[in-house]
Amino acid sequence: MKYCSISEVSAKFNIPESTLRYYEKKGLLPRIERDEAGRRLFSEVQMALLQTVICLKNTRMPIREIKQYMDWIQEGDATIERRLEMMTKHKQKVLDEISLMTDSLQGIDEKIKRYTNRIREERS
Amino acid sequence: MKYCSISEVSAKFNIPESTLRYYEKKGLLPRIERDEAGRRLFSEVQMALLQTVICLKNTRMPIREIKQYMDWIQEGDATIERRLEMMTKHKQKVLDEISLMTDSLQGIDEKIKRYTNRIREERS
DNA sequence: TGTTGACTTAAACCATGGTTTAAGTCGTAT
DNA sequence: ATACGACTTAAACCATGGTTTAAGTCAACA
Repeated sequence: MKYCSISEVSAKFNIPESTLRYYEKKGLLPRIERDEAGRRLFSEVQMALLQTVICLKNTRMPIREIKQYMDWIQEGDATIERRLEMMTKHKQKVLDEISLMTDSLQGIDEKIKRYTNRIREERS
Repeated sequence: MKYCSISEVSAKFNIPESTLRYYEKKGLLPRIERDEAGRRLFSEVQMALLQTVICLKNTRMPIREIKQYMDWIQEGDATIERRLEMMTKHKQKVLDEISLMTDSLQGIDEKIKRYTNRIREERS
């Protein structure tokens, strides 16, 4: 089993060390193992969990909610239904968010076209 | 020309009055006209500008940048190229953001499938 | 005339999500 | 031996984007 130091994890996932420590403190990552000197050792499992945290953050799930989800993972199979419900609802929120952004992009595209035309006309 | 009070605009755009005042103070809306009693009167033009602010906010443009854009609109035609450049760059950021969310949705979908299967098996 | 209700302001307050700082502990290369 | 670099902690600090509060003004209705 390979372990990574915080600097390696930071480089690998492109996340500041301070943020990794902050995530652990906030409970987004289960208690990370330590070496004899107290330094964090990230196992493969913990890096997989970090990948999940990143996925949820990319879709803008708030930290409190991510913590709840990670807590449920630690609790084991008894929480699977709650996790399914959370992910299903979250997925819908993300789809709604993507729709809103996609719709709003049309307003931006209009401006781009308008400005492009105005500049073209001006040059003629 | 029809004017709207702040409460009407708040209802129409579903934005708290406090937020509308905050936007004006931050310079996202040009100085709103007032009646004799000092109350805000939103003209059609200002509501169109507000719609633009909302569009940019929906796509997560930061307030400072929206302010810059609105300032350029007030400055007139001399700023059209800068506005075009800003909108073009912003559009790309929004597309990148949508891609990231869309990709991350796959991780969420996997979890949903896994949990769904586990629950189905458990019931059998 | 006086009391609502809708508005005004400046300033204080709040939540979120980190980042930075200060002080200290190791392990190792010189 | 010591000095350096990588790490540790708790606590302070910061930016962003509002929201809330307190104190006051005004119009209209009873």
